[in-house]
Amino acid sequence: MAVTNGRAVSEKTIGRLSLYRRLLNVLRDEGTTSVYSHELAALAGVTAAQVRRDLMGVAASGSPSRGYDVLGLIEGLRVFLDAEGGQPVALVGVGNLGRAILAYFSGRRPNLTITAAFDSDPTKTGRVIHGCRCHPVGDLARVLRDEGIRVGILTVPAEAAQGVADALVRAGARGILNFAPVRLRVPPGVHVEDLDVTMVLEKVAYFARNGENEA
Amino acid sequence: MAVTNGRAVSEKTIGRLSLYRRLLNVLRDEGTTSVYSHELAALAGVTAAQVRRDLMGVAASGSPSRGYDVLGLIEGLRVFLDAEGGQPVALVGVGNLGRAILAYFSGRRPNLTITAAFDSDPTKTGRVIHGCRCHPVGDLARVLRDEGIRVGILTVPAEAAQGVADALVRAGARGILNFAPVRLRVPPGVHVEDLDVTMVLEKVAYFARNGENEA
DNA sequence: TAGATTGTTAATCGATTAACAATC
DNA sequence: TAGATTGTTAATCGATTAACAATC
Repeated sequence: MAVTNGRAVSEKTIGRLSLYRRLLNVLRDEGTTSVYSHELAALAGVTAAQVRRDLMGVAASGSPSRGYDVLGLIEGLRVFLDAEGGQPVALVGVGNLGRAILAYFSGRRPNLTITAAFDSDPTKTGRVIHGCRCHPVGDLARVLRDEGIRVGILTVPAEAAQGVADALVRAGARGILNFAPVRLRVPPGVHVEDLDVTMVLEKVAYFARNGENEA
Repeated sequence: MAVTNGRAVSEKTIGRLSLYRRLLNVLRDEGTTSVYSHELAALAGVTAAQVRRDLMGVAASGSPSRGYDVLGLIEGLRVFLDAEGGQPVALVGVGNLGRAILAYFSGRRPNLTITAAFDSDPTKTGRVIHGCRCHPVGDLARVLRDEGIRVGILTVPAEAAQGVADALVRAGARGILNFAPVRLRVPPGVHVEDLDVTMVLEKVAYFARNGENEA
């Protein structure tokens, strides 16, 4: 649980705010200027009360007659979710998955940019891959310090993950997005988010077979 | 919430069972024959009570003196999590991410195999990519029927996602792992799991900046 | 005004944890 | 036996939803 501006914001709420922003960007591009909580809720697949509650966390407020101002909400979410002046990100492990993520983020998010990639393979280092320079892992500490990077994406094999995570934390990282199928041990204050494709696919396969009881 | 053998199993529990299995495989490979709930809990990053509660769902039981039998637990989890005779999976969208996922699963999981890939680009179809045949999307219904596929992975651009999801559902899919940054609308009984890399990275970046209060 | 929506508190719900008798 | 662990229920905790006065 994080506390911002004296208000507690849960992890799930942050995820939903990120989703609302994307939906609002679509509405803005379509020329929509205002939106009611129940409209945003329908798009996000949540309840209207959930939306209103979540939006209490960001500064922007709505009006009973016109709902929420789309541009105001986008701005409020920007202030809440984005770092001032952008936030650089490092990616370690330029294999199949690493390259796919570099390609995906290349030039897409001006605020959240992968500015440095790392690999142990000398045939990959020294090159620019999908617009991102690839350094040898030995340069991790220096590059993170020089570029002020506090967030790392881990796309290395399971065996290497804990070692790289330790190196990232020593180099000052405070957040790690981990694709390796291992539980990382990190000191308090470092936030780890696991994105384990196999585990999620097993879950989907299970429910595809065993069905679900809708509430 | 799914009900199996008369026992309700939450989505989160399925995810943890999948994690336990991976940890148990490592223990087995190390030659460990039995494990206590608190040992497994430490590896998984959960409480011992949580482990015991989760394991109640699978058939295998433990003994107060020796804990749980590693092989027995792995077998119990196999029966619970895996489909008899394996479960084929389809992947739609052979771009950077799609190829990375094909490479990742290629030959790794005998029980959960991506047996068919689909793309709309004629330069990609008709070929075998990372051991998986790539079909034109027009063949979706036929191939899913012929191969008995009920699970699909969506790695297409956001604009195409809903259309492909509809086609998957019409072709009999009951589970979808969605990488596209949109909320899919599917009929009841179809399980969708969203794996939105941007959203998760935004979350990590947020907590890397704003810190966390450990409970 | 009447009707609908916002902001916010109280009630509900579900999942996690604590507790403990039974067991080895 | 004494000590530790399992299996399981009861208590706790946190997040979601319902409700409603204030507002437009």
